[in-house]
Amino acid sequence: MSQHALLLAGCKAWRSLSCPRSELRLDLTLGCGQTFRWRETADGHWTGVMQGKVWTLTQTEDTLWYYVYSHQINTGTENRMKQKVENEDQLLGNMSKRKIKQEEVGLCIVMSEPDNKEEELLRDYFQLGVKLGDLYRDWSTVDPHFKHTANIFTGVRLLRQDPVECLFSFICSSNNHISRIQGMVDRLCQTLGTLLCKLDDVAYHDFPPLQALTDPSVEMCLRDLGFGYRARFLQQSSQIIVNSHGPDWLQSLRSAPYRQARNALRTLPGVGLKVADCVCLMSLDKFEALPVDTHVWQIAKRDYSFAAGSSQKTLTDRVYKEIGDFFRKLWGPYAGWAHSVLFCADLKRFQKLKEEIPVVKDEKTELKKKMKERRHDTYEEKQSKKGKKYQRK
DNA sequence: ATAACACCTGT
DNA sequence: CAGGTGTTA
Repeated sequence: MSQHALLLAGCKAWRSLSCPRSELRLDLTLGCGQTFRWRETADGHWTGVMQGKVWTLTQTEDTLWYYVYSHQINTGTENRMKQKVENEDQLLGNMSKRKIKQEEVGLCIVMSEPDNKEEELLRDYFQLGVKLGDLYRDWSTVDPHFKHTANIFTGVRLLRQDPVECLFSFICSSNNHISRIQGMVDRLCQTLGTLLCKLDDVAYHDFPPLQALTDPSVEMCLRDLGFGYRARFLQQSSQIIVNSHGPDWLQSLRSAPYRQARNALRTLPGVGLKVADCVCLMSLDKFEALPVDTHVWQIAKRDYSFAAGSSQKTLTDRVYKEIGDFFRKLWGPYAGWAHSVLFCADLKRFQKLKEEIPVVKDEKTELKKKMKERRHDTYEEKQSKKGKKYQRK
């Protein structure tokens, strides 16, 4: 019997909240590279760590189901390796039909007490207060290309992630692709994070606290784990935050204006424009932040006839700014959210979703024509038109 | 201010 | 050659 919870297995400990698939698609939202902590552990079932708890999530047409595993709180740092070994022993014991005791560390047996706090955590994490359907409708009226891809890629929403996890994960992202970043973040948590529980031989660790990364020995440790030159960035950045700003500094940037927060992040080693924008958008509530990488650059050129800087070989700061401004003008204050939809739709792993509805050549050229005609028709202008309507009453 | 180049590692 | 940053012309 699987230790990972399965909805179809009829376990009563599942809880749910109302949430249509049009507002949230777990596969797209958790697999598009904004978080590196979730895995599809069974068909449509996603297991990961959030807010110091291990969760399994799945969904039906109008419902989001969640299961929270209980675990022993374990704050010690020095005994972790020892515990890890003990846990392996326990698991072996488990497999040889030894009776599992509830108090054994690292095994998930008892459900936590039901309460609505966990639902609140989920609502906050998925930002369910943001009405994605309304946003899709707005973006579709100003952007025919968005409208086209939005038909297939519904429910792509931004997570409200922990700023520490977000920052240190994205420092790892330079010159890198999603699957390798996942592996690196995995090893980081496994080595320096608290063990929360173990399911089917898979260990789930919390993301390490800032204080676990500040020691100078961390750099060599991470180099051994295959972090390369990024190892120093992680150690240095954590040290600067703790020593010069204070442990709550990152969190406090949530109440700072976008540009101010981004500039603050940029002072950290390993944090350039792109990483800073990722952290702003994905953990600091800055929804106009729009991370531009070579991939987004390709999208701008291919789907929006974006010409500026096309002679450049690399993505310069100038082109970075222009692409961001272009999309912010087109999509408005939630431009970062719209960007993530197109980014997701362009990932190789999701290309098969498009196969059902092949785009004929005529339709493609038709779309481009529309784009050119409406080049001036931006989000802002659309909003002001709406305003006029209201004024007339 | 703007644009190449080294940096780690995997593919 | 990569979903990038820091350094240096």
